[in-house]
Amino acid sequence: MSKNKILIVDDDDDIRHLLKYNLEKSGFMTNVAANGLECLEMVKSYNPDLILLDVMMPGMDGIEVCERIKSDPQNKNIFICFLTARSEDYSQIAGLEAGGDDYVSKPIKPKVLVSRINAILRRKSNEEPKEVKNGIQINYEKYVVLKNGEEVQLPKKEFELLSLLHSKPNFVFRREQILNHVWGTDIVVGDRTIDVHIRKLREKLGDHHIVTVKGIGYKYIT
Amino acid sequence: MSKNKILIVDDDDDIRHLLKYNLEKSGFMTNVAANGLECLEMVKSYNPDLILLDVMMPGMDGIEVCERIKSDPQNKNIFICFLTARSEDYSQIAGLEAGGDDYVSKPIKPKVLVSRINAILRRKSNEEPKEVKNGIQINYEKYVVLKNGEEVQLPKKEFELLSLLHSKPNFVFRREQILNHVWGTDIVVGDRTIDVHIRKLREKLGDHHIVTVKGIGYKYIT
DNA sequence: CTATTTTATACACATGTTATTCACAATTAT
DNA sequence: ATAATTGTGAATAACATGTGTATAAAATAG
Repeated sequence: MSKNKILIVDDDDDIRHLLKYNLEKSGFMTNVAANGLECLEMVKSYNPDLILLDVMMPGMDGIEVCERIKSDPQNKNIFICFLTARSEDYSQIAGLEAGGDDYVSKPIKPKVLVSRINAILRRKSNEEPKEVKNGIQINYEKYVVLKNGEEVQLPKKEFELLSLLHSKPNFVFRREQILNHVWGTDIVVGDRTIDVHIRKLREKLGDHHIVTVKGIGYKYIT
Repeated sequence: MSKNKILIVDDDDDIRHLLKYNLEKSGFMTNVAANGLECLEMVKSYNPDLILLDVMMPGMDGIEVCERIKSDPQNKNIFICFLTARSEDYSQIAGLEAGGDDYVSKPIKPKVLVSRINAILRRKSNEEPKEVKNGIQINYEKYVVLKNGEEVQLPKKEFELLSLLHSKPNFVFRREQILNHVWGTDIVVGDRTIDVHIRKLREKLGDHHIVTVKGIGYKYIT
């Protein structure tokens, strides 16, 4: 997980700025394009990891832009996430989505977008190196965890918590960071909540995967 | 599912524009021709996936255009969908239809047309890999589901819901995605609607095919 | 066109699961 | 030892999904 460059493509100035602001605040590198052509150029020059692509744009629409990008095998590991308005027809996107991409509906809630992006990038990083970290493998599409090849269904919060720790093995996440990522910044939960979820994970996966770092937080070890 | 280029052939300006407008809004790439000859040229230069072909045209009529196109084996996987007026004679079309194509009657309702086109294209993409997933096979032509070889008739919504889940086995579809794909974006249905349809499917196909992922959605498992 | 049947949706409530809290026990650092 | 921090068991709240039944809407038959 080295860079995570995101290209934002939308004809609406406000949306571009809104997204750029929020994504950069969340630690992503971004760049913008206002239409399909600019997008295609940017793909070459900027080489993004993920493109947020408005479907409805004057000139070339998002679907077509996507097709053009995907038609070049060089771009096969650029992920495309469509931005769609409520009223649009999903039939086309459905097919593309089956190819591994995703979409978010407008109006865009920055929080939802960021977590969706994280999910996509995690999925991506999970794709190439089918590396198993210490007997635990996470499958984001199936939404299951593989423990020595055996599928374990985890509830949402536990899954997200494990995803976070697992995404950066041996890195100590501070409790505050965990709260922000899994619960969000404005939600207030009690002091013991994280611990309880950690306990559940340990019960289901075994004690030796997650290590407590007293005074700081937790880490997933390999 | 890479392109989905549609060629619209009709001598009536208004109809051409109406169709072009609606199909592009639905995310298809389109091109138009005003008569049989133009159509034949377009087939070569534009190489459409599907042709919407008016039957009644001055000069060469749709039937003849169709025959000429089909006589070239290169065009064997171009689908042709006739546009027919109520009063026309269906006997000739009927014969062609048996060859794999379809027709819609005028006056054309854009929604009906789009869904018909999607069905045709799905049929097309489904033609080659007649794969059976976990004892359940979907036949889009007959609009029927085969459960261990036995035909099960599903109502429309159930069929579409199953199609979606079945299209990507083991992939968890979020409730939001299911709603968008099966119901469309502008339709508002109650919270329990998806569940009820899932229940029906489970009743008819058995419990073990569709798995609930709490807090996220559903997946079809193999 | 109307009646009848089928399909789709709504809704209230049952059920089961997940998330959270809390009091207190255990652990660790200083 | 003592204070700070984390682990634990059990209770409960919050929530999501399943289910029975009613009703609406659509399709089909007469």
